[in-house]
Amino acid sequence: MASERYNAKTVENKWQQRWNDAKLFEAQTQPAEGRETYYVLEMFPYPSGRIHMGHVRNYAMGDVIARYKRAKGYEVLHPMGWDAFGMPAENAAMKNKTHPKGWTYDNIATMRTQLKSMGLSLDWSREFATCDVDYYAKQQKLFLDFLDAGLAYRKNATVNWDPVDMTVLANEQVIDGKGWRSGAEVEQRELTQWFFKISEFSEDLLESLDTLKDWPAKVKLMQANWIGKSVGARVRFPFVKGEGTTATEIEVFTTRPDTLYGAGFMAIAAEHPIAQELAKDNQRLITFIKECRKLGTTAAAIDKAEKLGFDTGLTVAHPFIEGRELPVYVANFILMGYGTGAVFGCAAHDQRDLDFARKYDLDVISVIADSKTPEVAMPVEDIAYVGDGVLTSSEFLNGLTKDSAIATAIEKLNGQILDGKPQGAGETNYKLRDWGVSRQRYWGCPIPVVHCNDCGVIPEKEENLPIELPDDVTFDVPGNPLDRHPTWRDVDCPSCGKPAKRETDTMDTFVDSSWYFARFADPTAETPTNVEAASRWLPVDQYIGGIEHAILHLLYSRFFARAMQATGHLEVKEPFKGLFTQGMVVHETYRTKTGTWITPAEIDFSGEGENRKAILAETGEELIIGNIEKMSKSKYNIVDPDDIIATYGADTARWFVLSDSPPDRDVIWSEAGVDGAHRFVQRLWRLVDTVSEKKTTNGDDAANTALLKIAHKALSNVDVMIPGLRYNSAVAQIYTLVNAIDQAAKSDKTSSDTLRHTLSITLQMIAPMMPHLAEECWHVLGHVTMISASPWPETDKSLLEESTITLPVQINGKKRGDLEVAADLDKSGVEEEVLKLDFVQAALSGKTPKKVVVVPGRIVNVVI
RNA sequence: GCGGACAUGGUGGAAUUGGUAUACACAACAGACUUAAAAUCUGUCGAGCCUAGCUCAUCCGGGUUCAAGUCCCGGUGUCCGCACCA
Repeated sequence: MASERYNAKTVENKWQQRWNDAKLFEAQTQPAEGRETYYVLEMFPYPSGRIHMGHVRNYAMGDVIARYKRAKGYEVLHPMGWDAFGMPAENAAMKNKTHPKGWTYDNIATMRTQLKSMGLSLDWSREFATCDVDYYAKQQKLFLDFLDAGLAYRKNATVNWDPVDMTVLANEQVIDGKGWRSGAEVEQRELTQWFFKISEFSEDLLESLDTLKDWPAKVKLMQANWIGKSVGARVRFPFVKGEGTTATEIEVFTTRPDTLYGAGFMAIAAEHPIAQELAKDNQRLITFIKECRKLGTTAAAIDKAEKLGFDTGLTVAHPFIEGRELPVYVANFILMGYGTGAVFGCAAHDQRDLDFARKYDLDVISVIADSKTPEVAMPVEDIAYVGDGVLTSSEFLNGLTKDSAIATAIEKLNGQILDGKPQGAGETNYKLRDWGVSRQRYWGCPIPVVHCNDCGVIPEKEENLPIELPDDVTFDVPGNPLDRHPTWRDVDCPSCGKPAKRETDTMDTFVDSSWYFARFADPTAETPTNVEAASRWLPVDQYIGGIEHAILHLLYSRFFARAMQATGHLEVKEPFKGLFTQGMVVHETYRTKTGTWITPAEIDFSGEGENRKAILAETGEELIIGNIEKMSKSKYNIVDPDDIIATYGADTARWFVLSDSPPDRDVIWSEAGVDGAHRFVQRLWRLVDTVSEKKTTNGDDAANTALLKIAHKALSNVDVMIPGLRYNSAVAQIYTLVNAIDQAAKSDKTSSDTLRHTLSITLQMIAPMMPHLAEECWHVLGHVTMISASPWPETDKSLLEESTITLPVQINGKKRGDLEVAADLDKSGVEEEVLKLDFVQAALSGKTPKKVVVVPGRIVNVVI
């Protein structure tokens, strides 16, 4: 006899122990011949201190796939590790006088215990942290190989300097001109930095997106926009009036060389070298350039801002029109960072150019005509014409469509020689810029090179790896402690042996997370990867994580796979075959009228809809129910997974986050929802108890078959929904089945064997989501094996087939009744039967129907 | 401003991809059990009406179709991304 209530705590501990003892979830390094492998990975966590509900959801989702695929007979790799380098450890070190290393490993210990309490089917034997010397030693080897292959290089660059964190930020880490972590105003500084040549793969990174069939379209679009390919031409415009500059010409990049005859002016960025040169002795221009800098950098902000220009008084010559001069402006809407930082303005066919031209009274020359009236240019007043058509008023381009005009214009420019070089050429540009990886931080992977006064930058010898971080550092002053650590910093040159200095920059933490998935294939390999093992497991079949990594992490990992392929460390170039971006865990927020945030635990609720009220239990004060937001400490809307697991058990927490919303949408955490999930746990437990106590009965065939049909229908549906990560729908199927078994168990019509059998199938479907409960119930039903080691049940297809089916019958598209017919009855047979129905006869009242639409197995529609 | 996604009961959502709209769950309400509560069980639960049934209803307005939550056109709202990308 099972105990009255299900005790999650004891049961969960027991089965976690048994799974661990049986090494059930350790992937075999050498999978059995012919056995298919499946690699499921959730984005590994940063060890910030404690796990939160977002982690619970993320890892529960991955665990369902892992357990399901294991039951399906796959050799499954489901590892866990720690993205352990990064600034929070140093911030904590400065604040609490702890050491980043101690802080990080303490957090890992805490979070490991928390994750283990969730009962995840992880292969803990492969665990590592990116701050483990062994891991970053291998990363240093990769760096040296990239350096050797020309994929890592140094260049002077203006960098985004975060004055609070005292570090350089990637362009991607600057948000609205502020550091993404510190929020401090970012400054521009000139430094020599290490870069990875991600631009080497721009085209491939873009093109290969098409091969990623199991990625969300949204993520692929975001990456494509980020890479930002544009095809066009580079065109040189020689100065006619060029006083005050040493330059002889302005080079522009354009995607529309076809509209060159519509050119009305030139515009250059405020940071353009020519603008800078002219500003040297022009106070008004200096002021204008300062004004440009003040403008926000976001698209939306600049769009609201007025387009401003500064007439330099200089002019350039039009490449095709003899004697035509174009005035040169410095303009606030031109970006130095893209193309050449200069454009030719074609006001008639670009809205921004038109706005600018109207403001400064510049020429607006329309050169595109409707193909039906090729002589008449489209009139342009306040709206630029950007549609299709044929060129007009453009001499040799007249009558050509856009694409052929572009090609013809480029050909002509190519043939016009200016100072010994063609005046223009076709060019493809990408927005994607190389990845700056240098960070002036301590808690990161040291870059393994040495600076020698005589030899320059010398890669560290491989036999000297790892370059270990020194432990004896302090954080009492801002800046990089490695810079003021003489015994670590001062070394002999690996080349000439003379005194030299170690590189004190460390690598961006995105480097650490760009190849960990490959290391998991064999985390003890002497080389960065065991290529054979990596080839067996990679690409990751299902990768799961937040949408916030849609660009940076995923693009960097895709670059790394290519770079590692080029240096012989990997055989695949796409690291993640399937990608799933899960939603967040959100919660309502509550505030008093004075604005104090209140935790949900202190609140009584009443009413519903618009009348719903939140009352502060202690004082009776009515609270303001705020927005539903991502759980955060500052909003007091956090629910700690430890508390939930202590109160309800891990299974209840897992079941709730999996069942309440589609996995890619946000799930709203609610007490009532968790209670509901927990009630189901108890209900299932009682049902298993009831069924296990049943005396042997035979029931009757019809009832037995009816329940079996429901069970196998549910099974066949769940079998589609789990691999599709449609967990909320799978849960609904399970509820329907449990309801049916519950009803059947209340009478003696269904045999005890059928009840046990269908309940066993139910448990197997539940096992990926609530593994402990399923395991315990499985045991109570008398099974001797572990459910976690049992194969997935086969759907009995014969039970899905029906001899008779019920077809809904519509009259003029509205359902008016049902028709029961043999499943294999043909269309004309169905039509004949339908017309015999009373309500159809009544509706027809003697007339013949205009049409009878029969969709076999689906529906009948009688049109009168 | 540009690009993208979404909109279904009091709530989360389902709908076999054009074929019975609202599955499943939460909340609510009523009843049973109980001295009482909790737990559990049984029912009701889109709106309206002339209630064996009918009408309306998937953000709003049109359209295609025998049939539209689903497709097309035009709006509205919410959310996400953005680097004025020449």
